[in-house]
Amino acid sequence: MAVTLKDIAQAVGKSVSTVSSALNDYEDVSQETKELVRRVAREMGYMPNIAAQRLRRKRTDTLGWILPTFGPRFSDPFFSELLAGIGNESALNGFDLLVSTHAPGPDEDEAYRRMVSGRRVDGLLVVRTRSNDLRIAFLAEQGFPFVAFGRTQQDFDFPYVDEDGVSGMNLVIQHLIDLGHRRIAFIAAPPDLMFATYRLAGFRGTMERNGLPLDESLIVLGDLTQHTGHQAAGELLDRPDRPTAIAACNDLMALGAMAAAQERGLIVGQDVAITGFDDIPLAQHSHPALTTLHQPIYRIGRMICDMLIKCIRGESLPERHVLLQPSLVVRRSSGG
Amino acid sequence: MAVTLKDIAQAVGKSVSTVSSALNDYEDVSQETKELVRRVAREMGYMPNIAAQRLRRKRTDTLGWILPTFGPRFSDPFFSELLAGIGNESALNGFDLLVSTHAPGPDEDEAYRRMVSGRRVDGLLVVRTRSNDLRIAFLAEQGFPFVAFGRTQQDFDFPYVDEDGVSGMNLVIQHLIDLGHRRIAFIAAPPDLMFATYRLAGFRGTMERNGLPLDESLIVLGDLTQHTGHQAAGELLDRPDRPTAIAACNDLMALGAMAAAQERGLIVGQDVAITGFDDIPLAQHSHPALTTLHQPIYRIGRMICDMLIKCIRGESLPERHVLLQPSLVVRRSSGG
DNA sequence: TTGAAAGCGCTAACAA
DNA sequence: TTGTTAGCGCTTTCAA
Repeated sequence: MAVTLKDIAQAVGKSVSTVSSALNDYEDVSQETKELVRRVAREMGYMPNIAAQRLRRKRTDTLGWILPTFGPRFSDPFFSELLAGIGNESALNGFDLLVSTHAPGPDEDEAYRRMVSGRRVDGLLVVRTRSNDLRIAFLAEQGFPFVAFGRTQQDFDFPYVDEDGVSGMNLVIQHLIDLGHRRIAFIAAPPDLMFATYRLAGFRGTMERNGLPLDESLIVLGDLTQHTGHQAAGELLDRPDRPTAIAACNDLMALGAMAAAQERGLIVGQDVAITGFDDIPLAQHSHPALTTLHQPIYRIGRMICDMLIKCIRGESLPERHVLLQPSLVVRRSSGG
Repeated sequence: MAVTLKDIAQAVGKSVSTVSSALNDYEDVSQETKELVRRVAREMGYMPNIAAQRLRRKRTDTLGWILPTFGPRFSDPFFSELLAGIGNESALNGFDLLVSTHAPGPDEDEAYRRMVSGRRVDGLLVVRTRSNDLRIAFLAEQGFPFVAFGRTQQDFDFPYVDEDGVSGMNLVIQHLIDLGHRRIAFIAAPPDLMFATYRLAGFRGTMERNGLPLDESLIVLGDLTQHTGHQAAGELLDRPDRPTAIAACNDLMALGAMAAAQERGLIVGQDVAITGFDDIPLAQHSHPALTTLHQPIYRIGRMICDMLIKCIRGESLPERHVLLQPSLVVRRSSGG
């Protein structure tokens, strides 16, 4: 059916290995032969059988990414933007991208094992790191190439890119304090997620540094969706001693919180300040536009992908640990 | 390094072919041997080398999906939900999912050619169909298995799932008319996209059936992002003879349109009605909540994936063409 | 019920 | 500069 090296060899009257060498642009083939082979290959519509290449070369030229999905209505603009970055960068380097979806949980490592032991991919991308991350422990133990978006609290070394959630949250909380807010609520995220921990720490630290009392009941837990942001803000705003500002751990929850405030007749940015984190495209086009911390999501996707490819190729990384500083984007929702 | 069939064969004192047959649960191996082989395989941590399997079996057990991404800030909640459906369904059937990103355009078919000719995948998923869709023409011509989300205007047959955009848009426009609206604007999407054409046709048809004049200047083109929804609605609302209702071709643009109205001090659902299409999770948590047409996005992902796997396996499809009826979800943004 | 042998399409060491 | 040979790990006749 499909054209193979053998067919080309026959057509040009050379051996299979010569054809292979010519196509791989090896030194020890005459320029003439190379050109002839390449021309004929193109004419015949040759495409290498990648299964055969993989078997022989013992590499797949494929990257793996296991997306942590939470239930069927998983719909996070953050991830689609990250995917765009990862997809483009891997394509640029001739790598395929194998994506698999899996809810976080105990049988999650099954998915990782499958990727690693089946030699389906040459390396893995890990996102949403957790303080004690079994996926990372597994990969490190196996000596399998991977790059993480996020740090952990395990005490071994691995390559990662992360944003500085502490200083990011510091910027936005300080911004609120400078605007005169004293009672600031925080919509937190599951504490096993590292970035949630950092952002919460940033909140606590900034409050403390400014000598502001920390009312623990003003820290409410969400799950990163607009739904829980909506709920959490509703509860906060229905209290008699309601906060004057609400900082959410991410944009999606902040957007939900804005809706909750508006349903109660409050003017966001005036009666109550609301802030997010991530700067997804929607943040700019909500009403009022959302004050948040900008993360170069697309660029992060490209970075972790690029680092992983370098690891796989055995090249050394210029920076094994990258910590990005999020920048504060002040819009109307904070009243600033 | 890794455990192979040969290692197991050695360990149990049988031949490689017997071990292979045992592991594949063939008839002609004794029960004893099967159990022995399986136990030892598990103990040794055997995982088949899929490159070798693929080379031999001449199939990849992999599905491909080329995501149409538009620029770096590609961030569409619709796609992440679709991905969740596709990912889960393919995993359930033992298929891997190869994802690649590519902007729509002339060199897009390169990406399709790569997937097909390199035999990287057994079948492809095509989304965002266009009226004259070269990707579909190519795949059909190659006789390569694929399932589309959306129809085309080409006159050959292929399996697809689609939503009935005409009747969907009909529902929501009729809803607006029933509320008393006469000057209804429409934020359209690029007309080469089939779904955009259907939705626009639904708008035109409903207006006409109700004997309402169609002011062509009230039809503005967007690109499906909240950004252009924002812009388009801004222009519409700044006109002296501004519309009393704006129907957007999708939710993201509707969300942008709502922000534009609110920036102008208008109360959405009262001073101006705004509607969307898709019912992404954000639609429910915007303020006011968005009147829109519900599509079972996750389920659509599972359906097209399931259909594709059936095609690959040579099973016949119970329904080769599925047309889903979107349901109207009336929320506050339409004032209904 | 089992095993020997062939070969999927490719690469790479080595010989010519 | 080119060709011969071997073999990656697996499946699948076919013969024993």
